[in-house]
Amino acid sequence: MRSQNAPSLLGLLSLKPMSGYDMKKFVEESIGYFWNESYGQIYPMLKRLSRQGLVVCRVERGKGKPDRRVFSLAPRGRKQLQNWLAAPPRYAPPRNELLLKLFFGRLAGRAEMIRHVREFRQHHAQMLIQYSHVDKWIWKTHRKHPDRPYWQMTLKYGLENSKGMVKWSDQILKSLARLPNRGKRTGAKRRKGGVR
Amino acid sequence: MRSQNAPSLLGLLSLKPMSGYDMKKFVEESIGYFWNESYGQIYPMLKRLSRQGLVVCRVERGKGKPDRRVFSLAPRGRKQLQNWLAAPPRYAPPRNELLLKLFFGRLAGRAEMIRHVREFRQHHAQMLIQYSHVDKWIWKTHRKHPDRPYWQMTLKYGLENSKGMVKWSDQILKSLARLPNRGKRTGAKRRKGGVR
DNA sequence: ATGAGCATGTAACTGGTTACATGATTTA
DNA sequence: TAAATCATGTAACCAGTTACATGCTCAT
Repeated sequence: MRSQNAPSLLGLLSLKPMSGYDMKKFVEESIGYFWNESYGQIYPMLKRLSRQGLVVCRVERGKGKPDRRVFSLAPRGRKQLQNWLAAPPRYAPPRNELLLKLFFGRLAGRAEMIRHVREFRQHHAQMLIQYSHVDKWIWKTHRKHPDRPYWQMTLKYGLENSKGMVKWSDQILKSLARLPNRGKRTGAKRRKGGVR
Repeated sequence: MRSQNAPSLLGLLSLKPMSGYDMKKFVEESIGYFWNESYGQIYPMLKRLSRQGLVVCRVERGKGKPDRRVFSLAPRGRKQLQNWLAAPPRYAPPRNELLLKLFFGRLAGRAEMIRHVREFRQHHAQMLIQYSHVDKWIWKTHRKHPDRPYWQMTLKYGLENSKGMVKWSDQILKSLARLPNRGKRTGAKRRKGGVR
């Protein structure tokens, strides 16, 4: 299966029939913390999946609103999805800008790094709260849904991750506090009077 | 600063003069757990940075070996790098295939998910060991290097992260063990005799 | 009236990988 | 003698984002 994002669309349709528009929204508000999709890929891919007979499309005439092209999973699509699910997941090549900045951090100065890490910490602290909300919400609204346990596993991932990240941030902020502002100056000449 | 990967190259040159080839190796064996570069970007970008006067190039005639074009950071490059370091890091849009598979996991069956998570756990357990080795090695070989603390902060990130991931894996494997093999069957008709 | 939401779609762009070409030298 | 290492580089490809066009309805 070429073109990376096909499986995610099939996956979404395995939950319920959706339009491209629905998919985008669903992704954003439920698995947005580990996945994303843009229209630029959704629509062309849906067309393609249709051609290949992996999904089927039915048009809902919109009264007043634009028409909706609602797709659902065809048997062949379901099989394809199952195959993909069983195949080992690939690691995305990692690219973490925060860490890159931190790695060369001395050059910018400690204060800048503190700012970055603080922001990072804040983000994950925020996420922690959100995760717990979502978890509660899932229990409430999908207690008996057979997919519920799987959904919560992914949630726990986010939780455990953010927990670790907050912990890390706290360690780092402590380390940074103990550091001289720019280590020993390398090559950079000391200026006369100015404070910059 | 356009073209994403320019800063990383400048960063590398802030440590010491390098050839494109050196950079690739350095990245692989030291910051590979959070960054990567391919020749397809390094070489064109170096040419460009030269043109812009951010780096300077000196050719080392190789006896027997091919020539080396060794680049070093020009003052303007250093300034540019510092600016970049001080700017807030951007989040990469997240895309985690393991989680995507897990989210739709029921469809493939519990056994498959267990396999995936086991592999994931193993990977991070492995990383944990590696991180501690690297940490020791840094202490030994760069005890007094002014960048050392920053390097170790990024290492700690990897460590904390992998720790969390192992913990998560263990939780998840327990949850999965408690799950029925495919939840309630949805739509799939029970076949007569076969075991598949 | 202004903007947000519904809904579909595409063209242009960007960032990045892969695979290859070259060719000498060292190692197994 | 086969393969890995050193070293530079490019062309073709791929995945993915952004920005835009269209146009109706509903709430503010």
